[in-house]
Amino acid sequence: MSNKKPQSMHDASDYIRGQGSAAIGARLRRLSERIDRDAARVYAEAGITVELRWVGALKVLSLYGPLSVGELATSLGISHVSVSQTRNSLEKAGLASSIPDQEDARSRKVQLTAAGCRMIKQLEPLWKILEDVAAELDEEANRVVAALDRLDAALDRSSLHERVAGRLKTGARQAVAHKRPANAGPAMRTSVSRKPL
Amino acid sequence: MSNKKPQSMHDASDYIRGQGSAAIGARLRRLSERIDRDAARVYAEAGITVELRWVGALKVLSLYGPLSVGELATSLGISHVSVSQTRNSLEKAGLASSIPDQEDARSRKVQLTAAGCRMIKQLEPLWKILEDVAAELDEEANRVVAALDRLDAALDRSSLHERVAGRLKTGARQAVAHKRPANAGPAMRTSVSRKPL
DNA sequence: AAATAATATGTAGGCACCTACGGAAATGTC
DNA sequence: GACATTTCCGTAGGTGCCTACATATTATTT
Repeated sequence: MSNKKPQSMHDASDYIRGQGSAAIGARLRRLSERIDRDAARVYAEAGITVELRWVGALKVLSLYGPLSVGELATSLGISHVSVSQTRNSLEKAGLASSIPDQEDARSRKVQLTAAGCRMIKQLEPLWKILEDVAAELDEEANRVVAALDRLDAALDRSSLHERVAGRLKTGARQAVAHKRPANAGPAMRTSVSRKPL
Repeated sequence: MSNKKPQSMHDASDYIRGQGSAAIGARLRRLSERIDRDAARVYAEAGITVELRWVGALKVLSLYGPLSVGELATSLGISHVSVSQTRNSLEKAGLASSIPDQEDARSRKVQLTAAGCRMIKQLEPLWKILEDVAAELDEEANRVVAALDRLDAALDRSSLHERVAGRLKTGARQAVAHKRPANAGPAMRTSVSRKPL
């Protein structure tokens, strides 16, 4: 194994940070969690007890009224299982309730309770501020959201898995033959340093 | 509560997707998990048993040799607790071992085992392919990584929490006075639809 | 009408990260 | 040297998502 230990860990930090696109999965995750932490802190300091996963569900239910687990999952972009778990959590908190769907016995309609509606009233001013800040960040980052849209579209066209599979199918020899810059790094899920040394 | 139920859920899906910057936290998370799922699938189909969280650690250890938990945490941009958990997982798998640091009795140095080094040899061709694909995606998304860098820099300058706190400090009246477009949406952690209806 | 396939949602367990806390060792201050 | 503070890493518990599997209901096919 290579043992070219840097004289200080500053090089390791910079090196990993230099992975660029190779660490995109980890980059996305770190940012996501960074923002989540801050958002959670905002809610906590506002004295509002809210799980972050509630926010999307609360908003969609307040906009559209009772929805099934599947409908919530679709509009939130997560699995029905996650919605089911969120539903349970919301119900335990008294913010939502669910009733059987009269048109389909397999389905349950999730709806806000009065307490849920009151919490939303409480949250709305904070949401306005958060969304103002988000727009500010997007502008400072020179349209990061548009970039995310483009990445989503690229993955819609052809997933990471499909792209890799295509390369493997054309032969390992061809893949090896690709010339990479000397600073080529690890795979998608490599981490990127966020803590200065 | 508003009960303007769309005639079909197609509107709800599009509406949430239209949150733009307001749902950036959730956007980042969805993409992150989307890429992770694909990466995991790639490894699985290659017949390599690897937890995604191992990848960064494996690479850094192979590049720099034994590192302490704290050093790994810094270079991977995650907490020492996560590293500790990953270390345990790696050790259970026989890919890493840890020894006391002779210069600091509080510290443990994590190092690759022979089996760990062999696994890395196995992984390297796949990593090359994954990083080629990542570069392709970055190009198709017109420099999404640069955009993520810019967002990181913006948050480094002033965190989400700080920005919100600043607005709250200047007064709730001022915050309420902000004019928002009619399609103003929920806070950062709102979800975005990824599943077509 | 009966058989088969698809759909809706729940349960169980897992992944990858986190905060809070705690004990031991190292470092800093007086 | 004594004491205070900081650092290192582990434990415990939690968050928010997932896959695999299962059961009941509905839709489609035979």
